Amino acid sequence: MSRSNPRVLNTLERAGGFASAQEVYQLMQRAGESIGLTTVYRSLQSLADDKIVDVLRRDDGESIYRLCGTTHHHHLVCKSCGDAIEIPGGAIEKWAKSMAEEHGFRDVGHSAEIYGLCSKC
Amino acid sequence: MSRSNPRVLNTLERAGGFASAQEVYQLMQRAGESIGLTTVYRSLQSLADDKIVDVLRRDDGESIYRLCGTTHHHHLVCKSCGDAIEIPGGAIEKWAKSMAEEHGFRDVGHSAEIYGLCSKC
DNA sequence: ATGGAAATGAAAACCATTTTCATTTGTGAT
DNA sequence: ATCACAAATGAAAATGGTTTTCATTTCCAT
Repeated sequence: MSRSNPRVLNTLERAGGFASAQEVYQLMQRAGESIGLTTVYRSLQSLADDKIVDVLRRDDGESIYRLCGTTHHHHLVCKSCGDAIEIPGGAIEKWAKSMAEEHGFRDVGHSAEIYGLCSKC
Repeated sequence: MSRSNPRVLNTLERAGGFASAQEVYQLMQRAGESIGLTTVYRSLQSLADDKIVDVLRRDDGESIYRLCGTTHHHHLVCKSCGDAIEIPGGAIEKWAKSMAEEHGFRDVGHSAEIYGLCSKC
């Protein structure tokens, strides 16, 4: 039934947040695991079909995947050096919830990112 | 300055909602207007750069464009039908600002999106 | 061991988007 | 009007993430 390779799920867990198929593939390669890109795509899609992972699109068009129910954080990203700091969502959680309720949305999640120039750049 | 072909903006207006570059191109072809797909892409991108249109991604990966209001806002997007509602940022603005300050970031912007299932889906 | 189903992955196909570059069009100066 | 130069255009090629194909390998029940 499950067409998903357990090592893909495992890698996504280790990634700890959103990761694209290409990123998962590279993580596994670096970890010395032998797997094909095709299998990574198929596994992630299967996990998404089974509602085990969330799927979103990044602005550049890449699909990114995240385990459902993972407590998530957000990122403060430097536009120049690419450094990313994990930050708590704070008031966003409540904002997202109330906005969703107001418009009759259910089963909601959200993404948020702050970008700018870090102190070193 | 404006690299956008006015007929593209005009077509997007006539479309009355979201339309992809390919759709805008086809609309113009059917209307007997002579234009290249490249120019459609360039015009839409220019309009997006100038914040005249909103850009979102459909689930199939195509970018879709829509004329937007001038006020800063975020989106509540239906994962199923792709319907997108403009919503005010609320507490996010302050959150982004304080997080950035706390970590010494400057020249900051942010993106935020809520996704879920709308009442119709 | 044996046969069939499922999983795998390398390579090719797909397709929206971007880039290249030669050509056309617009504009301002003379 | 003519010339020169910049901007706009679009056909074709390149790009890159994703999907499909298909031959091969792995599993599993008999």
